[in-house]
Amino acid sequence: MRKLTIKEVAQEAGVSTATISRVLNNNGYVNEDVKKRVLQVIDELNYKPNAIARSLKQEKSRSIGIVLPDMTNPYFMRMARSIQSRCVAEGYHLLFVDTEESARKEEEAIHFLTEKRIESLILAGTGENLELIRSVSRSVHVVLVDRRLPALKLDTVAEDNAQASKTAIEALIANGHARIGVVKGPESISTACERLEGVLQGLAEAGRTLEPELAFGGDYSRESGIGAARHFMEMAEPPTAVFSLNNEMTFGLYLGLQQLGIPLDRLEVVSFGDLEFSSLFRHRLSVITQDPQLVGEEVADLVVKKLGMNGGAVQNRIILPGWSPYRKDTN
Amino acid sequence: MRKLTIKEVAQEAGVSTATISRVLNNNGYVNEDVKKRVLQVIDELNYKPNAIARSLKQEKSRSIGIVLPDMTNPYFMRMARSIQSRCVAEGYHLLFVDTEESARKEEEAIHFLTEKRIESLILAGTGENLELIRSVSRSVHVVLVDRRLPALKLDTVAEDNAQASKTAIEALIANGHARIGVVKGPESISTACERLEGVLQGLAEAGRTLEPELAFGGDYSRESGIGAARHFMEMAEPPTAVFSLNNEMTFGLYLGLQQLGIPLDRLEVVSFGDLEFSSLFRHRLSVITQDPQLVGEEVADLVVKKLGMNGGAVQNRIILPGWSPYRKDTN
DNA sequence: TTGTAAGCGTTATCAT
DNA sequence: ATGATAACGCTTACAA
Repeated sequence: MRKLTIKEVAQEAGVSTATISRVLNNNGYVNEDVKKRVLQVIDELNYKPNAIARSLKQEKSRSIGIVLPDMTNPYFMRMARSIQSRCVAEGYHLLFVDTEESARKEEEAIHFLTEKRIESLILAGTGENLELIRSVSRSVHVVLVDRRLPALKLDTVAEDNAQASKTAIEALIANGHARIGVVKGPESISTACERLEGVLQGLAEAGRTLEPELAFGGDYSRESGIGAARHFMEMAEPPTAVFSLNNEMTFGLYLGLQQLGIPLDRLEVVSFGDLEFSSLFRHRLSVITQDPQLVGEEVADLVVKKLGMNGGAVQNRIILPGWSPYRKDTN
Repeated sequence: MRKLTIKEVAQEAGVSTATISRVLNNNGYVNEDVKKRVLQVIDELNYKPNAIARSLKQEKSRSIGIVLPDMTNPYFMRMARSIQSRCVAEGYHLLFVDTEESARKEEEAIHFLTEKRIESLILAGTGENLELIRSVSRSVHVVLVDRRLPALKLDTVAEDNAQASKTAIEALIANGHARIGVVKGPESISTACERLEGVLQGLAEAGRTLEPELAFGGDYSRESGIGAARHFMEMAEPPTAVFSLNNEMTFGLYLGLQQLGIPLDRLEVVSFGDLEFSSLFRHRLSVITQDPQLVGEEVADLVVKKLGMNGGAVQNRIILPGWSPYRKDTN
């Protein structure tokens, strides 16, 4: 079924296309009666303006790209939902791409979005594609979210990872743990680095260091959490506490313990990032809580503002994570 | 920074825009040397073709709309990821909208997507907007997913909800439960109806009926699961088993028990739809497992095929859910 | 093998 | 207050 165009509506209503356009966009002068008739014809014919043609003419896509590493992760999707709701209210729409932590997919995504002429790019990146991102940032407004790219001087909304991690380590030390395992993340991702930095600081201030065997190199995936469980629990002297640098790995850690037949409360655990189930079950699990909705609101705010003002100084917004220790009286 | 157009590239390369276009699209004849030079110029200038203009000219948006009720729900997002991956491979991209179960947002979304000239609409609907959807389906290929719209004769990929529910009830009956509570979903959503239907069948075949007080009217939200816990546990004679018709409500059910200070294994529970944590903790919880990835693949398959063939008979694909009973030896 | 030019469906400028 | 018409950036007959 061929789509109607403005021309046919004009013909049917007995006016010019210009008038239809004016009615559609509510601008310019147009007689009330004419307007009424035009609206009626539009309704009768069930005409829908072609947003593609409009975008081309106006040289405005009214679209915003958002590139995320994992769209099955509720953290990112809560963030995305809060961004989407604000952007839609402002007349923009989001083009989502899930990179599944792949630098190649990220690169493809950015090219694709550039061709779609996005007016703004929201990126929680893999840490790669630095040159590409720099180059893109010259023609479209880029906001980094969650993960920084310190090499790049771009608007950023992120959490204070180091501080929160330091607090977590201090708590574990205060609870008397001599051997604390750490499940690290990929070195290319800023949050992983900052979280590790916080760990090292916390240990240093207690006059300690991070023994290499107590630092497991994970990659933010569930599988690497399972690997960490195996690594730690097969040691001659396993740690008594573990700090997992993201929630997926925490989940994996517990899965790993279960596979090994080890009670889940054998370890005291701190997780950077909440798990859906943690409100239900707390096996000596404390959580650094994040606020994806707030992060999303800040991002949307930044985007909408910059889109309106057309530029401005680089902004850096920092969200403070929360701390939710397990309660010893429940499980 | 003004964006480059094909004209400037043509000028720089000393050829016509047509030639550039031919190089870009790899069609028509073009001299190897010329091609090489053009590609070099494109690279040097960092030219990116304008996808909006291309879409307008070709009268093809190469975009597919997908309307989901909850983009923070891993079930839908796993499905979405699997659809996206296939569609991107075929040169299409997805326009996501999250309706948050709101019929009004669904309506807005469909209008918006129509204006964007999507070539296909994938919809897990609220059950409302029937006329709108019928009307849209006359100009764009619609695939319903997860939730049917029996009034509409559209391609559908859904699960066999009734059968799976019946099996679940039979299992509970076999386990000796005399009083089985059911947490229902909204009547406007087909899955909720079909699941309830299965329950009634299962009971009927055992010569039983569903007592009104044992049927709690939920709305697929976590909150309504909490409400169900309260409702059931405050009864003079609470049920000994509960069948929750979706996963969010199951989660809420447990949260409710916890709030009431009732041990989570007081009830035997069956959940339609898995919970992230169920691989870790099983408090007498059996699960009807779904396969969002498979559902997504079927959807993508249908979409890609119909897009290629331009029509064809209405298809109905049914996915069989799995059954994962709790193991009595573990928790 | 390459170039010319029409046109995709709008909006916006300029007349009237 | 309304209408002609020239773009927007690309693709594609058709011509050369």
